Amino acid sequence: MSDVATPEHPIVLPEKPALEGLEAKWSARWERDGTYRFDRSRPRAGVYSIDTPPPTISGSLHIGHVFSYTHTDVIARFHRMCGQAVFYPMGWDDNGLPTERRVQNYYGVRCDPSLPYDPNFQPPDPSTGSGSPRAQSRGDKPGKHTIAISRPNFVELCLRLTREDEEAFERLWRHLGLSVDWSMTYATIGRRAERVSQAAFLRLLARGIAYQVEAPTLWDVDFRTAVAQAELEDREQPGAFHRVRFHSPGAASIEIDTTRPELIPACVALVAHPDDERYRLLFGTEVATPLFGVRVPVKPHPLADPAKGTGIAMICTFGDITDVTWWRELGLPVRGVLQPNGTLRPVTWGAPGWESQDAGRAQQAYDQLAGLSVTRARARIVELLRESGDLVGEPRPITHPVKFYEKGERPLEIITSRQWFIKTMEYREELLARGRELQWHPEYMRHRFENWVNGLTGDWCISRQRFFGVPFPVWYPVHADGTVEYARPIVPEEGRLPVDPSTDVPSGYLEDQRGAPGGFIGDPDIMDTWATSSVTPQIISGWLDDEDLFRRVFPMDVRPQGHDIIRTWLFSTVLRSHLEHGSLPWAHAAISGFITDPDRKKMSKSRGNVVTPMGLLEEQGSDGVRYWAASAGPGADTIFDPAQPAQMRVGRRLAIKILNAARFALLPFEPRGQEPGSPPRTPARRGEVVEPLDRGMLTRLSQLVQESTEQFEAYDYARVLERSERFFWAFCDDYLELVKARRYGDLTPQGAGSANTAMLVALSAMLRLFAPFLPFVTEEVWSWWRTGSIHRATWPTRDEVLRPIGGADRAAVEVFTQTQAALAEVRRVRALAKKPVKAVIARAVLPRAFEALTAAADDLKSAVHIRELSFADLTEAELTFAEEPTA
RNA sequence: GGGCGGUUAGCUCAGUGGUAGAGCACCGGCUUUACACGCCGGCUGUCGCAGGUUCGAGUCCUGCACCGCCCA
Repeated sequence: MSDVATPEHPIVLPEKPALEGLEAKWSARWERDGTYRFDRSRPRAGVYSIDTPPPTISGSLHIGHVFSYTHTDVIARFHRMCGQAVFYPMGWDDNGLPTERRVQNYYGVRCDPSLPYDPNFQPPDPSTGSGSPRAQSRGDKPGKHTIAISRPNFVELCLRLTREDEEAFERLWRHLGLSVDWSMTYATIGRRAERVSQAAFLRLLARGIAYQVEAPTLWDVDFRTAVAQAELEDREQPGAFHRVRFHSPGAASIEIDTTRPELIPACVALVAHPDDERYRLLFGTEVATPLFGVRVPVKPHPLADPAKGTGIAMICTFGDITDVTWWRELGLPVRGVLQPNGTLRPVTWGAPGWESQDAGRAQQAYDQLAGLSVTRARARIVELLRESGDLVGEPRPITHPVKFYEKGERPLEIITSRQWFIKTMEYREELLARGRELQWHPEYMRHRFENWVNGLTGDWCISRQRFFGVPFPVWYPVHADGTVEYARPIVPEEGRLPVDPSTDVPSGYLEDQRGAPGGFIGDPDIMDTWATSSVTPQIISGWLDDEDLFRRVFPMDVRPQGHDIIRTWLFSTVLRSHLEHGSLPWAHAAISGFITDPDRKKMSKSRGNVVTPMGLLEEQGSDGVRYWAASAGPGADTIFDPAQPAQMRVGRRLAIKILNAARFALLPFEPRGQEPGSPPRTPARRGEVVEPLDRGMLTRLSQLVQESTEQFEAYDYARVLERSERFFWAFCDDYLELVKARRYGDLTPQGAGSANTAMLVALSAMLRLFAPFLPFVTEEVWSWWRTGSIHRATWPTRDEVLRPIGGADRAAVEVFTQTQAALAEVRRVRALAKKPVKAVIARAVLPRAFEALTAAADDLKSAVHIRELSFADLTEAELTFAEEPTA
């Protein structure tokens, strides 16, 4: 008999088991017992470490969170049961713009990094002034009545506001049953995250991999910050082609098509394809821009598309990314007109860099544009071009894709500014190799990574002109004449980190030298949120500060995440680990799909189709919702349809079934009844598993266990659940019905002992198969007859299930299969004959195909009340019903 | 325009070259002593379309259509 199937204490069964209350009962017990504490004494080989995605804390909780975090937890629980010490921390992503905007609106403050920290600062009452709901709906632009505060004060407010969000998430996660070690939590703007982000940055700076440069950068004019390629999205926008005439001294005028006529003053060249016969003779000559009379060269470049417009285009600094490419490759000058706020800056025509054939006319035209937004300037310049006769025909409306910051409302501009970058372009091949080294689940998600890496157009811009985030830990010397020496940043020692250069002082300087000639000035920028998120493995693994922990958990085993952030989070994390450690950050990437509404649209706050999960969890039970989530395999998007609650109830039914089937299996088999008020029941009598039906069932179960283990190891948890459920349901409806009479002792004592042992062996193994998916109900049932948590029990093995029968019994499997099939056949014929379940069958003749069931004939006869059973050459069963109506 | 995934019962989805499956929904039956939050049975198919490979294709190959996602 197997020790994993022996009751370890007197069995205590509830009269009417129920799911209600299991979440509260067991999550409290797990916390008390430290069931999910990480055992950091284990060597790396005995550890399974998870780089948990920190949920965006200022976003809304929704059913999609429950979905993907369940996948991770299921995997974690499997590995824990396999005996590994599971390193499963939880983080909160409070870094970045969403939090920043909320704090600005909620408290009516704005950040001014030049201000000193005020330790006595009290935020304004959120219920008054610009903290009112009306102000909150106004968006990001700081209002007139906001209070300016220092960056550290601002960060304090951010942390204060996110604390309650963290608590809501933690309550949800505990209720859902995530087996997180809650003693290990972190926030992406906590001290630890800042320290690691800054140290990792300084190391890249020292190696020349992080650098700063004054360069054209994608720029959001509302947020007034640089953004990275990964944060772009294309949106179809209405626009118009304007045909504009440039003037050529000798030849006829040249016509170009442009969607951005307001950038004509920023034009630095015209460009056509080198093979384009129409413009070949013009290459090397100069033409004059309309209105402004600036002489610009005509250049050849293969990126010019002869089929687009007139085949010749103007290059401006800068209208789009192609302009940047042309500007760089053709060595053109900069003539920038856009300011960070999206308006045209003042220009003195005739000054160096702004030479014109007619400076007075240029100035007169430009003065009507200066200070206008891009949109208004465009409208105005169209009028000017029309008046001057340089507009050919009328603008032709089109719809075209325009680049936006994913959180932005106006098209991105390209503005030259000083920004920090991390080199990526020169590591493209190495990153592709890392992508091949990483084990993806599902495998095809690798293509997303490769597409992205192959499509990179520049290094990663990591500086943002925002406030809530990790500051760049650098200062710059200020010369005696007041100019700033950006090329020689002053860096702190690693031991000092984290620092905030807006309040901390570099070594060798005093605070009163801040901003003074001969003194220093802090870098005002913060890091891109992904610059911190990309080092979550280092943050949680103790890098720099706990080398012992780091050796035990890094490189980590798995990164679970959604496929929508492969290009951002996964990519940047691979990059940082490659640069810092020369390794992958983790061996596996487990990619979850996302939740869609019934129209297959991605669930998101902006679409308004978000469903909050707590009510659903309470209604269906956490196990039921987890079942639904775990039914979707890696990468599979899943529809959530509130109008179809029945689809959610499947898991709940399974959980209830487990309660009841377990109760049946654990009921004493002799005597049948039990007097009320009697002492606790003693363990059921056990016997050797000799009956072929029992032996066949256990052999089949052993196969299931073996397959499940392999599938789990391949991250195919959904299949484990599906197969286990199918087996379990057949176990209940067929096997338990077949052995019911025998296990109650209606046949022989040996038969009863055989059935009871087999049932407990099966129950033990099946509970453990289900434990990763349905942690609450399995723990509840486990507690009826076993000590300790099922989540610390060992994962079932094939050998363990086979031990009570001395090895696989293939002949018995045939008996089991045929008995099941015969049971179905008898039930079918009986139902078609409209006979009740209790009807006594005086004589049953079955097709010879079922003859293998003879070894279990008594079980079949007792289950469907057959008196006399025989076989003949038939295609279907022939049943003769007895006179008496019921058994 | 490129890449990836999908298209199987009314719905949601499994399906590993060998007789098309499950759950839900629907219809009929059953107080059955683990479970009526249950049980038994039934109905439901041009496996997107067209070719090809094969003794045999939902499955492998080619092309196409449509849906979704990612990128340009």
